[in-house]
Amino acid sequence: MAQSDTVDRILDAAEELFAERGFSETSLRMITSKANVNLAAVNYHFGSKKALIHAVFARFLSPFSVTLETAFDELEQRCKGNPPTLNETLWALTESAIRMPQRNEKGISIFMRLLGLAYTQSQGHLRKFLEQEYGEPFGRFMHLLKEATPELSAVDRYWRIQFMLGATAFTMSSSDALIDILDNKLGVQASVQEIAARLVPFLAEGMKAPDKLQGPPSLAGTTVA
Amino acid sequence: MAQSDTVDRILDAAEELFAERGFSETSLRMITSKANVNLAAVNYHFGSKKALIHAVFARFLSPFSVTLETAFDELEQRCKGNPPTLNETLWALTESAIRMPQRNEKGISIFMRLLGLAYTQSQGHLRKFLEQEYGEPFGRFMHLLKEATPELSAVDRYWRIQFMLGATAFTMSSSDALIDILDNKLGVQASVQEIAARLVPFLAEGMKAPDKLQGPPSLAGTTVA
DNA sequence: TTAGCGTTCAAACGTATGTTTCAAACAGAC
DNA sequence: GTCTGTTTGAAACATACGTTTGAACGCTAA
Repeated sequence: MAQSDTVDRILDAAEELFAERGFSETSLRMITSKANVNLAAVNYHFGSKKALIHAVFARFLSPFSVTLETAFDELEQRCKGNPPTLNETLWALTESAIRMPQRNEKGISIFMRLLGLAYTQSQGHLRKFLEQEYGEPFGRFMHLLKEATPELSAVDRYWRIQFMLGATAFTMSSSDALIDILDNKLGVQASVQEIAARLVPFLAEGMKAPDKLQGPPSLAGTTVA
Repeated sequence: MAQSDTVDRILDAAEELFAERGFSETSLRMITSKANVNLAAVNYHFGSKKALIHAVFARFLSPFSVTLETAFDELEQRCKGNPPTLNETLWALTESAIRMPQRNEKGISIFMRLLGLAYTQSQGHLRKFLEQEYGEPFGRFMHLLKEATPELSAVDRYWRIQFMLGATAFTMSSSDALIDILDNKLGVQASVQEIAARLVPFLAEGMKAPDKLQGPPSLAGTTVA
């Protein structure tokens, strides 16, 4: 009881602080005082700050990757033979993320924000850790995307996947702030689930855009090589 | 000669280091030793590290906002009366960014990467600074977008603009790395200009996606409220 | 009871940070 | 050539960081 309580309190506090301030901007002292825990506890239980960051990610990424693999299994099984469509693939991922058992109501947005930070904050050790631990489900998602968009050239698909990742990581990582702004400006309440529901069609349409480069419309709408 | 040389060397070094490492992760000592300048010079010329960050942004954002206003002026003038189309609006922004006079060949990607960092790293002072100094051209862009997509509800437009910003900021901020990866994987050379040419149609199509929320395809492709 | 073990605690460690100091070097005007 | 305001230089400042230490604590088994 004593142990796991301290460990979890540290993880909870770290997760929240990392999500709202970033890694370098969050000190161990902030974490331990928020968790009502002694400073030395972090190094005792985790070894170092880097290892704590890894533990924070592992705590939600490990169950998520299991959920995701299952979702992909079901998806491939459901449409025996033919590869899943783009919409189905995107939704498999989205649902896995949304339906994850959450520790609290902010769970999903913290989850997303941390993923976004992992991309943008260039913490080399984190990138290595994530690739090593969770490279497989990611590679599988990429493969599904490839089969779902056979009409795209490899180069086009490559860039459009980056665009999708960007739109998702960026929006989700600021989801809380964006939801607040929307409420202030238009008086509309939104949820992470709703953002996802709006994001998927946006991505799918962008993905299926005509496969050619466009020049600026000032050149009479011609297409350029 | 002496003054402006030191100031510019500091700005050059800071710009590059900020872009590749982030703000908190870049110390004044890294900057001054890269710039071959005394440590005290930063506080002497700029006053503080925060002010240096602002100066780095101002140096490329000020000319850019002028270029952008001009581009919007020309655009509105060209199509008297009718509001510019979505493609035209996006291209006006894109061309302004691409055609900016660059200090060196890495200029455009540093520019983009810094903009991305400004969004993701939650440096409160930076956000305030940018809103205060450059809120006007941004607001004008938003207004053009609104007129170019009258069929969208305000809520839909809001979210899709975030998606566009995300795809752009995210991709462009890692453009160098992504170009390298593409070269390694597929042996294809790319440029920032080409990324932009691929990004615009992706964004435009996503923006024009059917204006309704979609449920997961597991629910037989029905649409949900 | 006592010995052992995992855990917590206050305090200190060494290092790196942003910032300040003040003397020396420099420039241009008279 | 000398003076004046500006810019650089080496050093130190105070503070915050991640990490380590060693003593105290609470529990379980002998």
